[in-house]
Amino acid sequence: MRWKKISDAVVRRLPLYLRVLEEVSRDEGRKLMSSQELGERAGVSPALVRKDLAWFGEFGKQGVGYEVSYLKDELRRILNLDRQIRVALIGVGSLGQALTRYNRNRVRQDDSFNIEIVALFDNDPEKFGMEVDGITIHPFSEFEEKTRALDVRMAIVTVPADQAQMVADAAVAAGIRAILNFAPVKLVVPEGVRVANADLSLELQRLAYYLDD
Amino acid sequence: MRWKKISDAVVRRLPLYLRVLEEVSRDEGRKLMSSQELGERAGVSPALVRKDLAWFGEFGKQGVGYEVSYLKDELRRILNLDRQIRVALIGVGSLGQALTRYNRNRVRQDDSFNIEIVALFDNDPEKFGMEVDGITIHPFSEFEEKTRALDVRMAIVTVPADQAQMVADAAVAAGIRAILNFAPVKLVVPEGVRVANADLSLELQRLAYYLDD
DNA sequence: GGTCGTTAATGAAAGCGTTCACAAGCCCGG
DNA sequence: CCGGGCTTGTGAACGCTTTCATTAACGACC
Repeated sequence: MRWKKISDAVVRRLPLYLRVLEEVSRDEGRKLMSSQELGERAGVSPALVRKDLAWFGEFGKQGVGYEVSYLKDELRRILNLDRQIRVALIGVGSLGQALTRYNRNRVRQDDSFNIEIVALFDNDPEKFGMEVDGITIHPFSEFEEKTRALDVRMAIVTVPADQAQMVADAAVAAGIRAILNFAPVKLVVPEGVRVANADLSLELQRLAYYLDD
Repeated sequence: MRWKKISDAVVRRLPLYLRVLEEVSRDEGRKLMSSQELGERAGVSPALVRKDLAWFGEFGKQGVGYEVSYLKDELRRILNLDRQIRVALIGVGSLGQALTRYNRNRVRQDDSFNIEIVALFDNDPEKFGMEVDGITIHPFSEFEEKTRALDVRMAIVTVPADQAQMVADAAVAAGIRAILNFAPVKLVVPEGVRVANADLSLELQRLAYYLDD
C-alpha cells in the first residue's frame, strides 16, 4: 500500500467511520458531514476523525465538511473494500455455521458489503459434501487447491483450540494473509500475516472484572 | 473494588495471563513461572507482565518467579472469577444458539470456568418454551423478572442491529452491568455499565485493510 | 557462610496516541 | 466584492502506555 506505517488504532476506526457514512447516506441521503458529527456518531472526537483521515489525504473542504459519498468511496478504497474479498471458513461447527449464515445474510441485504465467505472446510468426513447456505463443505486437505482457485486470501478459524495452530499454519502456507481467529489460543504466524482475535472467553473474563459489588 | 483506576489496557491482559497459568498448571504441572516465560506465552514483554501485576500487589519472589497456582488464584479473584458469574443471552438466532452451546461446552469441560449462560430471551413467540442445550427460551418481556431471580448481571446481545439499543436499555434497567454486544451498533449506556463489542463485520473490514497486493 | 546467577519491583525515560489551538480556506449574505 | 461564521488540516502539547535500567531479594552451590 502507498501509506506506509499507519497505526492499528487508526485502521481500527476507519470501518467505524465507513459505517456511519453508509448509514447516513442510506437513511438520510445527506450530502455533507462535518468531523464534528461524524465523530459524534462514531464515538470519537472530531479532532481525531480529522487526524485519522489526514493520514490518507485531504478529503474535506474547510468551512464545509466532508462530502458523504466521496469520503465513503475513499474509505472503501483505503480498506480494499472496492473489490470483492473472498473468505474461507475452517471448522463448520455450530459457530462456523452461524457465522456463515450471518455473513451471507449481510451480503444478501447489502450488496456493497464485499466480504463474502465462499468456501467451507472441516475435517469431519460426515460433513464432506454437506451444504450451509448453499456453500459446500470440503475436506481441509483440499484447502490450498480450492482457495487458490477462488483467490481467497482471508480465513475465519472456528476449530477447537488444539487444532487452531495447525490449521493456521496450513492456511498461511496456502497463501492466506489475514485470519479472524475464534479459537482461544494465541496464533503464531509469520511476518506479513495479520491475525485478529475474536476470543469470546477472554472478553467475558475481562468484563467480569467490572462486576464487583 | 479496592483498586481504583486500573486502565483498560491492563485489565485486557489479565485474562491472557490467567489462561497461560491454567494451561501450564493443567498440562505441565509446573510450580513456578518467571515473568519472562509468562510474557513469552502471553505475547507480552516481561517488564509489562510485572508492571501489570504490580498494580494489584506483590505476587512474585525475587530470584524465583511467580508461584503458578498462587498467581492463578489471585488473578481469578481480581477478575471476580472466584465466584460464579451468570449471564443472560438475548436474541436466540443461529449465532445466539451457537454461543450458548459453545459456552455450555466450555463450562462442562472446565469446571473452573465460572461464566455461564443461564437464561435465554427472544421476542419470537415461536421460540418461547423451546430449549437450547437445556436452557428454556423466555419472552424478552420477562427479562427483568427472570434475571433478578437468578442474580444475572451480565448479558450477551445477539439481536438484529435495529433492536440492539432498545434491548440494551431494557437490560440496563433490569440491573445488567456488563454487555457483550454482537450487534453492529454503538450502544449508548449510562456511566457504570460496561460494553464490549464483538463486531464481526468491523473486524473483517479492518483485516481487509492489510490485504493489499 | 559467602558468592554468583537469577528474577521481581519500581522509578525514570521513551514512545504513542489523543487533544488542543490556530492558521488557512470556503460559503453565504449583503 | 467584501466580511463573518464555519470547518478542515496540522504542529504542539498533553497524557497514557510501554520499555529501560537499577535495586533488592532469593536460592543453589561450593
